[in-house]
Amino acid sequence: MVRAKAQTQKCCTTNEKLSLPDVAWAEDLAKLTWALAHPARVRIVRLLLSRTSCMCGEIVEEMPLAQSTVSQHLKILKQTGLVQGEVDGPRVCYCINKAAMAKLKKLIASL
Amino acid sequence: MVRAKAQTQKCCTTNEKLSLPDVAWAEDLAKLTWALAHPARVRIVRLLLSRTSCMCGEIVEEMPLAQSTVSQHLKILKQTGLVQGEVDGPRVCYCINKAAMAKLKKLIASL
DNA sequence: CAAGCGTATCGTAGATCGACGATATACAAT
DNA sequence: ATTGTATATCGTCGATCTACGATACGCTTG
Repeated sequence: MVRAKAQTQKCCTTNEKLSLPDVAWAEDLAKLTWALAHPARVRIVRLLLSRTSCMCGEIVEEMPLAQSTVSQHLKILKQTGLVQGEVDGPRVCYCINKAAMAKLKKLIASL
Repeated sequence: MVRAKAQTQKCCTTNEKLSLPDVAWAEDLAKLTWALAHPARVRIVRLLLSRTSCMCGEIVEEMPLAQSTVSQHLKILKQTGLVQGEVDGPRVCYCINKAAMAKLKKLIASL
């Protein structure tokens, strides 16, 4: 997602430009917003928020997508930290990571 | 971005599932978050927020990207409505669309 | 009109996304 | 041990993203 390939063009030629914290901040926010940048993932997050927790199978039933596709979206949500999943016997129980959600909200609100 | 291809799997088999407003809501939010789903676009938005307005050339100078690439990112931001650009003689002056930003913040806050 | 500047668009190439079916894995129950 | 259920991963395919240079467009100035 982030290439960060070294460019020929100079950057930071003056103090006002591109302070490194800003770059990191931007990457942070971009990562979180990217997690929500697909309707299916937004819907999964909403579903989890409405239930405090949810079996994977229930999510699949709610979505007009194949099980493998839902699993992929869940993987992305886990990678970004917005969602946590814990194994419960043969099933997996997913829930929102409230800290990550709070971080997203904070970053957006401070825009 | 959204394919919405008809699936073989049934949806909305019960009342609780996938109410259409929710789907539209999810697509709305996904579209807005997708606009911010790249660090370069986050930085452009931050830059514009810090200045009330900005010439395109200034943006290009701040970013370690080619002019054409920045122009593409600006096009995406314009498409989603987060940013507006108006021609000012030979230049283009970009600014944040406050209404769209407010909508994004509201949607995220109401998650 | 010509030249120059600022911006947008085109064309292209490589990487990633998003979807699926098929298959592997992990656990529970028989 | 075998079977069945729930979930994750693999492999693949087409579409889209992201980057660039080259070029086209629009406006201003000489």
